[in-house]
Amino acid sequence: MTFQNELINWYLTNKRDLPWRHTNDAYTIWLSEVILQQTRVEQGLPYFNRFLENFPTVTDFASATEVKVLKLWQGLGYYSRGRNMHATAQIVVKDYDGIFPNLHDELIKLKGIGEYTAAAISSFSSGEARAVVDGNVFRVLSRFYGLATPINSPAGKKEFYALANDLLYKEDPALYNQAIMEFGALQCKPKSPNCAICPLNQHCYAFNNSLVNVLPVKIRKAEQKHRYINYFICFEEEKVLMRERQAGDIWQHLYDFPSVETTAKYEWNDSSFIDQVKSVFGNEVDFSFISAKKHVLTHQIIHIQFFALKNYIFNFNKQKELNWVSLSKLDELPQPKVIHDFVQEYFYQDKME
DNA sequence: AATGCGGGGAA
DNA sequence: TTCCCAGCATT
Repeated sequence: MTFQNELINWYLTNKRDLPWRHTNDAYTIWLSEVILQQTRVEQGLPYFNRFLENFPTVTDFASATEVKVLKLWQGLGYYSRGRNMHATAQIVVKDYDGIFPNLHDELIKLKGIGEYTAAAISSFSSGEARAVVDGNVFRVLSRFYGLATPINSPAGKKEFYALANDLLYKEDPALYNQAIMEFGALQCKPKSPNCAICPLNQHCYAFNNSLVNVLPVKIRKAEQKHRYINYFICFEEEKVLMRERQAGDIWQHLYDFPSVETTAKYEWNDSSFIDQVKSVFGNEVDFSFISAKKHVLTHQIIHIQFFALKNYIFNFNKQKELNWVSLSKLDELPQPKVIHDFVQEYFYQDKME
């Protein structure tokens, strides 16, 4: 039996029942595919249902506010995906009469849709013969064919795309694309796959050469940077001073608190730290330590300290990103997970008990 | 070509 | 706790 037929047979027996597999509507598939970029099915599923419920059509999505979109996205990470979806929804309404494109060459022009997503949406919604190449496909092909070219190098990308398109089952591209990705997700897993029960093990290069734990090869990523962010909580008359994060850094357009970033970790009573805080909030400033948290992103390790702040001076005219927010409205704002966790614990826990 | 961008599950 | 995962946009 061919590689393709083995995969499809395996898929028909082992596939998960997922909602976006019951439709060929390009809008619905776009929702699922963007949500699932860098995201596990189990984590993305509730978000997919929530988005479809709130925005049944692309027109509904386009007319929403960005705050609402980001609020629905809260906790899913990589927030530019949500912002790009919003922009794309508005372009589809404006330039495509609200009909979501279902062909690769149109899809690839839209924000947040790259080679993988354009191939996925076009093959699933229109049956176009485009091979998907995601992390699962890289892994399956690398192991089965014994390809050691780094998958995150330009040469690797070219090589794997060429092979994937050669292998594409032209009679049913959608079925084959689903099959190879599901196979990678469930059977040919990144860590300790159960190769003994794999229907492809007989001809699998990695299995036969004990390279399952070596392939696929990836170029090592850069070291993570350490950052030290000190947040200052201003709470007056049931209102909290929130900051909308700006372009050029993490968590763009999400909300956190006024902060002072330092180049090293300081205790609250370190004189150098006190001087830095005074230079920002004035010499009469009074602050007290609340808690500390380490938050790890892919490229950054953020050492966070929270302080309660009194007797501070702000130049609100120069800092438009600062806003007083009623405690009752606070949860309507999109917040990074670490901030949302703090808010729940610090402001809401007592009231919930 | 290299870097930035979250959060969660497995080891 | 540490390690691993990986599509798209920007520079």
